[in-house]
Amino acid sequence: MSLEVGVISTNDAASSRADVRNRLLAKISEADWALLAPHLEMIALKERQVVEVPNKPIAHVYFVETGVVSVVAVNAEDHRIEVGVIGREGMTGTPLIFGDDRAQHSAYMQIGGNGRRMPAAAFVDATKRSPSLCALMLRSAQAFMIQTAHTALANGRAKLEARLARWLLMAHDRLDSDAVPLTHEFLAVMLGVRRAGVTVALHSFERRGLIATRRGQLTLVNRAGIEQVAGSFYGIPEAELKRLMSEAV
Amino acid sequence: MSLEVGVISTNDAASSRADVRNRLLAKISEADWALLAPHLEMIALKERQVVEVPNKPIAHVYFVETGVVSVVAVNAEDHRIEVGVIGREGMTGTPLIFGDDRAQHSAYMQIGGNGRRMPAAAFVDATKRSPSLCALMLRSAQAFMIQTAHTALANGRAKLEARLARWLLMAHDRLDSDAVPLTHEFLAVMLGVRRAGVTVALHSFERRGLIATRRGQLTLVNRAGIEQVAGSFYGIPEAELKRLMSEAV
DNA sequence: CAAATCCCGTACGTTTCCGTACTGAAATAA
DNA sequence: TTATTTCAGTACGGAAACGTACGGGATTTG
Repeated sequence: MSLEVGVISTNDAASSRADVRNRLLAKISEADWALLAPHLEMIALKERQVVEVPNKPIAHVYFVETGVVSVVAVNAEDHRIEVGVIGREGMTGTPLIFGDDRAQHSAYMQIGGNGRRMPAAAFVDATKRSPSLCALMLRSAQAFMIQTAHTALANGRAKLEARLARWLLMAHDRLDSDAVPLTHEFLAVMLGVRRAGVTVALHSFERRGLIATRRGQLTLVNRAGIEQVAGSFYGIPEAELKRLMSEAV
Repeated sequence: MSLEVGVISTNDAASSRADVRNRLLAKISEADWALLAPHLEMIALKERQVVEVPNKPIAHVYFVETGVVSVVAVNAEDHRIEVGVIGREGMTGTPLIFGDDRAQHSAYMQIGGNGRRMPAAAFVDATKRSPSLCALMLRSAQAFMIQTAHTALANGRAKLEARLARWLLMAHDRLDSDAVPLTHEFLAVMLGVRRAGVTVALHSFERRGLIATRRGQLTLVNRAGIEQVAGSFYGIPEAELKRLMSEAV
């Protein structure tokens, strides 16, 4: 049993910046890249792989390249709900940016993929050395905050179908294909609703020609139609992310 | 018509630190206080007074001393819901800490009071000069983030009564009295539910001896009982705030 | 290949909350 | 004081989603 399970390669000359698909890593300056690169390692991110555990120290920061992370808030009675997703546009470990060393929420790969990671301490050190790096990470954290706020809005005001559509769109934005490899059960957990409710809603989507389904997988067929179902519950965090990332130095 | 409506006094020798009731301002070092003090002014914060407007530049940072600010997310179809409250433990204008100049959400005084404010530019300047000040503000922002995440959880999983109880507790934490001067209508807007639903729920609380009600006001009578109704949907953000503020330098 | 498991479709009674709306009482304005 | 507005109490049918559960087909495991 190796601690290095999943590590594809450590970062060396062979792994050039041209290969970087994470948007944050792609955006930073050469100088900031030089600060991070020695600590980065490519890593496979298998579905259900745990990335952060509530109230536990954060070991690594993950820059997702493919796949989707679910960030799930949990309370004492084990009620849980997804408060945000992270894909190649972002990173895990935002509490580190705020000077905290612990995770508040549960975080795990909802859709498998791969990415790069680095030890938390090295990340914190780098942000302290480079104000420009720190600034970018703060913007990324803010984008995630906005996403969480709109999740709160959707949870409180949107119907199941709209929330489900919103989730599919957010996943689709972060995937390279139209296929979303997930069971109804996991969609239900994320949305905090019954599995059966998801099944019925997806069925309705399928009848309307919005998606196609297979066991353990669904495929977006008519994205515009899904956007219509989500209505205005989808879009603002995405627009804000774009703005924040384009404005950034 | 004066722009200075509401200003009680500018900060001068007469307004010493001993008078500061905002917990953030109370916590900062003498050096950081010296950085902020020249720009701070005491200000009355009347109920419904608007503090931030979505997509508009943030003019001032408000350090609340008494009263409660509601931060409300709004989307294109004008669906809205409260994503967090701010009282004497915090400040408005968190986007500034992240390097943004605009507000994402609507923010206004839900319960009137007073506080201190300073121009956004002066605040940003101060955080750039003082790493310790910046660090504290980041922790404050993180505490607010945690609150928003748990609002998302409550919105998705808790029943109306539990959410209402949670809100009353959060307000109570930020007030000096047991009286909460609010109409059912406003509680309903914040929770994103019907006004009539709030009326019925409050009625039930009253019958159980948890609160007393008057037109436009309710009074907490049995806080422990209300905590029981809120269950585990209340508490985590409060504990995390405490931890973050006690750990801070 | 058989057995066990996982996943999905479906169903039904029940709870929660909505949309709407009418009323009277309390507070405020004229 | 009177008129107006605001606020709270209540009601009713209906929609949405719940908890629960059963069965059958797909997939994985032994």
